[in-house]
Amino acid sequence: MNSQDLQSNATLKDVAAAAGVSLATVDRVINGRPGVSDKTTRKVNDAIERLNFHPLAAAAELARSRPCRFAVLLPRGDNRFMADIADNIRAQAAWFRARRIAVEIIETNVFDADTLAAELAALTGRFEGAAVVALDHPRIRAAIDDLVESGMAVVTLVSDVPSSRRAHYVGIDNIAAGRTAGSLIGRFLGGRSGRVGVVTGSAALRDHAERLFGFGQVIAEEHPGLSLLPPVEGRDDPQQNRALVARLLADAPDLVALYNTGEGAAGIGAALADAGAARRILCVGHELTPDSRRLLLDGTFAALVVQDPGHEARSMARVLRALVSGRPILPAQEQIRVEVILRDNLP
Amino acid sequence: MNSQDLQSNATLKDVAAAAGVSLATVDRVINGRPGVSDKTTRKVNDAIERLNFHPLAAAAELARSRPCRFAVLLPRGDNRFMADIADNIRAQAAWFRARRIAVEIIETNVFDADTLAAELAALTGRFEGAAVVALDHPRIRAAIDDLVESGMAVVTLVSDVPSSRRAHYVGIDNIAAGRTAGSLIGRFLGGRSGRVGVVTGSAALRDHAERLFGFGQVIAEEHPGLSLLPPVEGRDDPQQNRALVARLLADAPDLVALYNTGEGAAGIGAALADAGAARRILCVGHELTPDSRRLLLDGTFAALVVQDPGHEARSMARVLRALVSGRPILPAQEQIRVEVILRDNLP
DNA sequence: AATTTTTTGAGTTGCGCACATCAAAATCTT
DNA sequence: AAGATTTTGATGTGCGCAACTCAAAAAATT
Repeated sequence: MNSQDLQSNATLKDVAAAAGVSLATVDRVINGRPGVSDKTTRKVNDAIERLNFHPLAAAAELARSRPCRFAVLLPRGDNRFMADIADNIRAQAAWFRARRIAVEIIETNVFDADTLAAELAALTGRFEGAAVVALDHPRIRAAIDDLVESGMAVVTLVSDVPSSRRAHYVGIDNIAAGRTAGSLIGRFLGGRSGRVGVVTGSAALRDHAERLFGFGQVIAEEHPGLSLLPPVEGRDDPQQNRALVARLLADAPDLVALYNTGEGAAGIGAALADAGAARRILCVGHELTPDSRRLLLDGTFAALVVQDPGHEARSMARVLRALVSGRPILPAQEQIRVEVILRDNLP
Repeated sequence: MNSQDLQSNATLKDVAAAAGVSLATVDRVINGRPGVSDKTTRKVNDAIERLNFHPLAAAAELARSRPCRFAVLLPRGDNRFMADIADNIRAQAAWFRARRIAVEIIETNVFDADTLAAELAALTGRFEGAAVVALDHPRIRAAIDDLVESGMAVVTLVSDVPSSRRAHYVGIDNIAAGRTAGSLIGRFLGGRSGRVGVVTGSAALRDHAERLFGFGQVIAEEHPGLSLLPPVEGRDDPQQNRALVARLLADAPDLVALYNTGEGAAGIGAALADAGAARRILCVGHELTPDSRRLLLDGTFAALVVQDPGHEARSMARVLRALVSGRPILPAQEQIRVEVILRDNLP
């Protein structure tokens, strides 16, 4: 029937009184400060349990009030998804300000390891936490480890560097995302056979590479009638994608589907329209942008596999804050899901 | 390059000094208390703007500290999805306690309008807010309106009562969910034609009815080769579903797909297995439960259209709290998404 | 028994705001 | 000009905890 009416609302003072000790001693026990005998510690913990004491979040926060300066390193350029993340961060400005969190968005050339490593090194001392969209590269790994060593809370964003000592990864499982795209294409084709073209941003990006891997897995395992053409790299640029897809269409007459691991959907849509092949070639891509939304609505793309940039922006802030103030993270809340968007469940 | 380094950290006192007025006056302006001339109000607002002042959330919360007793009315019974919501609420117990939020979960017979209306009426005075999984029925609407009238913050959960004066609906767009299921079935069938069976919990539930509506829309509009059999009602009970599906399979030899608008997937799986028709008949259902997860993994179900009960539990709490303390709601964060789960992106 | 070390008490201060109250000043009425 | 009214100031209290200091008491050591 009920759930937790035992709403005690006991305060530290009550605990001190119940344990027969002073406030200072309770404080020592709770915050793990030294100089309390085992016996007294037990007495205090008993009282805490008995009174069902839990520190009031607002009061603790007010009293502690550590500085929270966070840096967010995003790729420079006209990547729409990254711009969405930045926008979502800015949209939370009020939330940040009310908690005295200062977020600085730093745009940089993420693709160049030296530049990124230097940018990371420059954060030391200026920030308590950092979120990085990072290349998976030994130099970057080292730079991240240095930051962690210096006491900074570091999380990776969107694309992970699993071998580093980053405290957390805010993003989706990209292998699962690739697999999902593969299953959608395979099942939407309903057993038809033919060739599948793959357009990717860059094989050097871990997230793209992982998607490709997952995609290939599913096609090979579950849809033997389909064969993958070698991936073409368009650097997420619509112009390049357009040219690449035009060539694909010309070279492979039995092309039945296209998978785009990254951005630049507009280029693909344009090439298909040019060839009069839109809606005949099944297309699946990633991320919701104005372009991909349009192409989903007009039927050029059958589905999009996406991650929620708003959720990622919020999750990043929550995780960094928890790390800085030494509080627990709720894993369920911070898991970013691989979402499938059809025309019908477009948010 | 940057974003908001203008981290002012100005306090109320600073604003008072800058505006050349007293703390009391600033307080009157900020909290909309009466008795301040237009001229002074302007001076204060100017100072606030100039100093980029924003009240510190923790301090405001600590000082305000209103009681927050919330009731959550869930259907009694062995509905797994509702149990998930309850579990997610309990899992947040620590979060609630730290904010002095007392949540009482009340299980009741949601299907009986009189019982539910009485239960709702009984909340008056005992709670500051309530979340209700409600039947869309005139008596319920009236009961909700009475609660709102009495000053309680009321939100609907999972199934909406749009005509009522509830402040917010925490749940998905069920028409979109039904459409999504329809599109998945239509596209996965890849142009094949035949009959589609529909198993529903109860036509009296608004969420089920809306899903059915959306589903029918898409099939009729976009997949003319498919025709819907009349929906059968199994009350979300696996046993009943098993019997109903067994009969469907016997009666309609050209059955190509099954859509389950509610729970009881296990019964459908069992009937299909009995008939040796699993994986031959395309199945799509809703909500992720241990049963549906198993059936998704073994291929009996091709996809699930779900809503995240954890997100809903958290959203409910955030929304009610914001309503009670008169703070703004972030719509983007509170929108519950219609998610598609395949075997590959199972969380 | 004298000394050192460990443990505990008592208290203060500050965090930034909400919400009072009462009196003083300014403005408006008649 | 006297009174009524509106506007502002001054001041305080409380919210619950963190993080200190300094001294006193208890326990362990020599």
